[in-house]
Amino acid sequence: MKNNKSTGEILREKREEKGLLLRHVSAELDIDTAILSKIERSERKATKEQILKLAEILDLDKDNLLVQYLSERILYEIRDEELGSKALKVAEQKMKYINNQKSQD
Amino acid sequence: MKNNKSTGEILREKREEKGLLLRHVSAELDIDTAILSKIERSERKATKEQILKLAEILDLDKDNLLVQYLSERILYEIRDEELGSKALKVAEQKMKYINNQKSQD
DNA sequence: TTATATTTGACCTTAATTGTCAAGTTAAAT
DNA sequence: ATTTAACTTGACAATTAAGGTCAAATATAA
Repeated sequence: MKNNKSTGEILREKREEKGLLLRHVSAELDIDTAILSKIERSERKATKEQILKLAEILDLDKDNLLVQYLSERILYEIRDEELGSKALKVAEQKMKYINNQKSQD
Repeated sequence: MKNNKSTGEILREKREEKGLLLRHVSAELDIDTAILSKIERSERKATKEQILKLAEILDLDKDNLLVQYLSERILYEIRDEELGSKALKVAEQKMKYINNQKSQD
């Protein structure tokens, strides 16, 4: 399947591919290396702004990275919820409904 | 379609159906009427605990109410995100993948 | 009108998120 | 084996967001 890599893994792989150090990238993000280290190991969440900046720094597709990131936030929202899966489906239904409404004005 | 009513609307309808006042229900929840009023008008989110207690007080199906509630939290997470819809789909894929992994140990 | 129910908004408290810093590991290179 | 640079860890501080109170303003209904 696709989408099996976490945002953190994507970021680390690409950073190493480019031969950049935590120090280099975290300086551009204006945060401590500790945080970037944690983000790459999925121990912390990045902010949306950091994700967008990381896409630039590492030449990653912005939309793709953002979708990965947002999907992780969604899953985080329903962590340890037994009904998470159902909730996701209902959320999609609602979303479709809302989008329909919008396209009808 | 189903699922077109917000959690707040569900709560208000059922409360009025039962002839209960904000005062009665909010007392049981141990919060001010102001908050319950806002929850019913979707101006504030309830906590998970409040949702569960509300299901009891109002004789609503717990799982149903919780799913409604969680789906709203999910949608809130991606409010004003253009890529929200894609993120939702990816979240579902990831969820399936995770569930597969779990059933294989 | 007067009483009761609900709503609104200003403000406070608590909890979660995001961050720093310094000390601890790990790994590579002599 | 020792040094050096990169990364990781955990305690804690700052900031932002969530959840709450209260009192005054609006409905609603008798």
